[in-house]
Amino acid sequence: MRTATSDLTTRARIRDAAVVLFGRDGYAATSVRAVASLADVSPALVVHHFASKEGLRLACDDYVVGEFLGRKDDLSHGDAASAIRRWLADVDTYRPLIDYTARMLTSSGSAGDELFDALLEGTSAMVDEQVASGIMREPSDRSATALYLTLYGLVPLVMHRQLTRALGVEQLSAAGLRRTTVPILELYTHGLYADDRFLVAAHEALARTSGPRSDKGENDPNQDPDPPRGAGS
Amino acid sequence: MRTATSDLTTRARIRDAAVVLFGRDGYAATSVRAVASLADVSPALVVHHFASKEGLRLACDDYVVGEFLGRKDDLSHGDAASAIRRWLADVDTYRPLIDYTARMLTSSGSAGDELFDALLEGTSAMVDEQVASGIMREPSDRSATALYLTLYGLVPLVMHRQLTRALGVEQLSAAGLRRTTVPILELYTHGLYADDRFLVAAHEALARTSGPRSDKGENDPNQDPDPPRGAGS
DNA sequence: CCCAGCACTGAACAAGTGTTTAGACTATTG
DNA sequence: CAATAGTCTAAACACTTGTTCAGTGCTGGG
Repeated sequence: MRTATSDLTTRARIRDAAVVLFGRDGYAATSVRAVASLADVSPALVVHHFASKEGLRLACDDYVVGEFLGRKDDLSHGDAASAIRRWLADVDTYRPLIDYTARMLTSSGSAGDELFDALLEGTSAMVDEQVASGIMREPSDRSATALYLTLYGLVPLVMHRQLTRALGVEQLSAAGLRRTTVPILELYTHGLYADDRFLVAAHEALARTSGPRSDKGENDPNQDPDPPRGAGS
Repeated sequence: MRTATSDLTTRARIRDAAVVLFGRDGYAATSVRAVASLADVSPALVVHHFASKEGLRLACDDYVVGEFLGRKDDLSHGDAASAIRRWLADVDTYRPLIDYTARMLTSSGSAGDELFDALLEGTSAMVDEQVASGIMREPSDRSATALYLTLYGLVPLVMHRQLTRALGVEQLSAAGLRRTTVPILELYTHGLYADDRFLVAAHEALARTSGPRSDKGENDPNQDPDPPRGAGS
């Protein structure tokens, strides 16, 4: 079952196998025996190297976060951009890392939290920078804006399945990028709406009261299955 | 361990317990025994009612999708909006459904796919409608735009943990909504960027070649840990 | 009354779980 | 060479898993 990566330390091979299976099937659904067999190794050796299944998970977390944030020595997290570029450059190779990261970000656990915080910090810095240089308009709430930019940026990782299903092709393929780049940039450049009405209505509704008294539908830009606009209640 | 919902069918009580645990801990990490004990019932009764653990999962899927899309009889999926509003109205009550739905959407499985397709269809209809009525500008690619709107709309469900962690409060609380509504509407109203440069660059890059030859950074609006802009390779 | 049908349970099953133990093999070091 | 250390395995451990089975109690219909 071993892949082309047999020139690695046994320990690394086990870790890589675990990343693949944890990422693909989830932690709970993956047995130590399955990891061992994928790494061409006995189950006992897995625990010999990682003490326990949980230890293996921690090692995987550290490894994946390290890969994502650019291997520590590069102290600035700014390099995460290059990691993502590397990853998206050939999805097939990095899919295990992508899947694993997506799982980290959506499930509870300190590793996912740390990763997200690092990404958020990076996005915040970028917002500050782009606002300062005049590329970006000054948002009314920089940190909230940075937060949503980070979240939206992670959508292709976290909702990868639905995205490629709806697109019909891998979003990260040439065809997928050609299809998605412009629409997203349009949103980020001009917005969606033709006028200010929703924004004005929201401002008014929020000014009128400090409570959650705003579900008259005025600041709800659509009657649609999207929770995001957050106008309910 | 039973909650206030003891006036339900035993079968329904078991299903509800399963939704709670599957949603909170995941399917694989939840044992039939745990479900049984939360429902105050013997493990054997669970399989008596649902044939198997997998059968229980299917029943939960059907139930949650039904709740989300508004209980079938209401054939139009348009009612999903009201379901979400109901859910977000008091998070504490509906958190199990929220968590379960988030898991459905991010993991593989036909139920999540069907749900997503229904939501996407609803969003598409809304886009058409709003464009027709002049509320929304005509996007260059309606279906891609609808797709991303749907995905972004689901972020509060799927990335609930990181969102509320970064916000410091429940996003769905009064304080959370006050914090997030305006920034999001700003994005959807004016966009983020002060000018067209990125959009123009992307158009040029895509026109210049049909291949993925565009990672010069020109159409990459930021140097930041966000994969979405999809400029890599 | 009786009995068929139903909801329900305790106990057990085989299979799979994470983990331990004892030991084999190899290489390095004195 | 002998000893030590490290990598690795087969076998077993105690336990949990999903599921089955035999049987109990109850309820409604003849």
